[in-house]
Amino acid sequence: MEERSEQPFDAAAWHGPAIGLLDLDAFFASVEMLDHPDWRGKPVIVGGSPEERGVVSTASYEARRYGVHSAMPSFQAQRLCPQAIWTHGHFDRYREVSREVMSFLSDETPRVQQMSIDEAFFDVTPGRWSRESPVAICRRIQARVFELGITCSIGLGTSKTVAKIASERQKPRGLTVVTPGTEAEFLSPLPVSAMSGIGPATEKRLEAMGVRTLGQLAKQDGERMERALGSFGPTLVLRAAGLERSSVAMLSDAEEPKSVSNERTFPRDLTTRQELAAAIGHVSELTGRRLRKRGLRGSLVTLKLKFDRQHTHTAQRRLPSPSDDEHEFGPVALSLLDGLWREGTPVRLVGVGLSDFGPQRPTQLTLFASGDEKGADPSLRRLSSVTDEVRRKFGDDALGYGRDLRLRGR
DNA sequence: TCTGGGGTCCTAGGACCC
DNA sequence: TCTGGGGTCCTAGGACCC
Repeated sequence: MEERSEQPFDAAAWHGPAIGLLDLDAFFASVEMLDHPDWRGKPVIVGGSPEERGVVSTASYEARRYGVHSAMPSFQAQRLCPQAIWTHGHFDRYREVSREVMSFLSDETPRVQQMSIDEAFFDVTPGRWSRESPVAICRRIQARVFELGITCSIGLGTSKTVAKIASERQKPRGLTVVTPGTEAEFLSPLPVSAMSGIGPATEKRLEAMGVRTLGQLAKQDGERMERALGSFGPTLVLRAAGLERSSVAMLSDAEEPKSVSNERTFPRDLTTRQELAAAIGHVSELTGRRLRKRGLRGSLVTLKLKFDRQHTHTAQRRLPSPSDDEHEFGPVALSLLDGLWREGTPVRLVGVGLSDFGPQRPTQLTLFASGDEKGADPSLRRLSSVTDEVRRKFGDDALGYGRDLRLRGR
């Protein structure tokens, strides 16, 4: 079942779909070590600093030996591994390396479904695009990634669920193959939390029903699960049994985003209206920039405030017409403040998002606004694109509205 | 010193319409 | 005089993923 030996795998012996999941090992940290040769072999942590209430995004394997892991609060990571090298990360560079890796997958099959910057499913079912053994294809992909100076782990099986779980069995640089017919044997002893889609809340509910392993979940009655867990319940049962048949999407049908947002946690809580207004203005500007970069205009504005670990509230308001300009949607976000916040309550996080993009209109080049447009002052709209342009040329820190300077950390 | 930021999807209650 | 039930949309919150 789990392949560890070097036995070659004959394509003819593979029955059914062959789906792989590639996962780049400690991706952000690995790219940093590639770009900073003197960091190799040392504990490297990518994430927010302890002073700014950050968390660990990625820890190198050297740092993991000290107990540091993703999502750990940075102050805790620093205590466990004081000698670690810290960096906030270089996302453009990660995207560049990611694109290259994804191109290796596209060289093998047209069916590549990217799940995140460091993860993708790919379909290498024998006979569909090549007669080669799926295992040989996975080895070739791993070798090409290695040539870039980083490593990846791959899980291979007859379904996405199996491939995903398999990819996590041997890291880093693992290739875990679950051969057709051995799915149940592979899945059944694993805890339900091993399956993507089952988080802490669902795990607890299943536990209360006496369901702890995927083998037990696979035997559950679909209707009982639907009553207990909602519409997702029956799907979970199928997936736990290794019977899921969802296919890998084509590279071309990349989906349109449904929302665009920015949020910031501040080094210290905000308590005054003035501070909150400045924060909403700043975060709105970040969201506006991202919208314009992607050519999206949204109609629904969401303001999000986080008061403490447990308490987050959101409020929404619809714009008269879709917008990508913070001078239009920023004041609307600010207008939602009073519904969520009482003067004096400390706020640790402020977020502003836009959604409901609908069918995007072609970029209008006309000087005359059409009748239904009660947009912002045209001079403000021009200001937004001018500042975007300055940032493209001189970098993100070149400009800032005066009222935001106080909140711009570091 | 005390858990980030970017998303997606689902659910439940209320409003509204027929 | 009184009011069912289904569909749809909106809103807020929660679970989950990387």
